[in-house]
Amino acid sequence: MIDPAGGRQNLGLLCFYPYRALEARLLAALAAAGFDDITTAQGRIAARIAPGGTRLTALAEQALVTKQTAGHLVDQLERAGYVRRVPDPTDARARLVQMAERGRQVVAVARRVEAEVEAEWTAHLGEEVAAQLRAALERLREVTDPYR
Amino acid sequence: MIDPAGGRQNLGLLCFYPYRALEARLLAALAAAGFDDITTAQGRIAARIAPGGTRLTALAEQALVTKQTAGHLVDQLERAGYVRRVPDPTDARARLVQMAERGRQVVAVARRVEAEVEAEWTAHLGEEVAAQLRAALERLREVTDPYR
DNA sequence: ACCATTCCGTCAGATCATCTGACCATCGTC
DNA sequence: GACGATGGTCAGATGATCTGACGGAATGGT
Repeated sequence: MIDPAGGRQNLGLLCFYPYRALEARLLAALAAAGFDDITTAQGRIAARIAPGGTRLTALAEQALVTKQTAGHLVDQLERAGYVRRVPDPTDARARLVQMAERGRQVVAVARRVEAEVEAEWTAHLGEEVAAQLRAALERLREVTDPYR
Repeated sequence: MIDPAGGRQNLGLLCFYPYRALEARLLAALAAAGFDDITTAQGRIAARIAPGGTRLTALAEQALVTKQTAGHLVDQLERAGYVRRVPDPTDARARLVQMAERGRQVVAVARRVEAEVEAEWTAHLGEEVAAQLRAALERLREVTDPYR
């Protein structure tokens, strides 16, 4: 976070640039495709919905926000028709957040853009370095992502 | 942003985990050191203050927020004694945001934590892979950071 | 020199994101 | 069946961010 201009930038900040670039690209592409009412916060929650649906609490944990915040964002996503809540058959307290049709359309666009961006990055780095980068990041995730 | 659980995660999202982990560590360490009134948004602005001071507009550009937002955050940092604004001798319209004494103390703590975290990551990955990771991220920055 | 244009920063107001604290219903266990 | 843990919501507060409008200062062309 704190790292003024100086030769060697810290690894964490270096990781931030690609992420931010991807997020900006995604948001722009989605807006261009007519999904112009999505915010980054909503996206970060939506990105964690598993195929069969995911509990609100699980979404909150993975996104590192409180369940209130997650609930708030899911409310918006639901009102906009991207997701729906269905009762969890295994637990009457819980509900599963699932992608609705409109949500699935968004995912399709997002996937395409992600592949596009990744192809650009690979072109810039070269196949080998890109593969090394992916491998290193995957290993780093073991110690930086508490919700694997 | 959109990338539900599935084998291969996209590179951008993989980049996010280390960044988030670092930011959390920094915030916790600063709070423990008595700087418990700093927010991540303030940190992201403060991180871009160059040694001699930086203009508000430049801070806003680099952090990818509007100058209004940057101004708001600098207001808070100034009120809390972390930074100060001085006239820019080369342009009467502009002012330079500089680190104040309290800000420099924060930077010192932050630097220490960053080094600590980076050492942990390097221990997990091994020297060679860590070096590859850094090199790849630095090259990736060429195409993902508009304000180098 | 003068004017138009551009740039730096602020003010005002709105909206979105996020948190803490309190609360209820249900689950699982002893 | 009573009790602590878990899933989720309600209410209220604060923080971060945006758009739009503006005033003062620099800059470049005529």
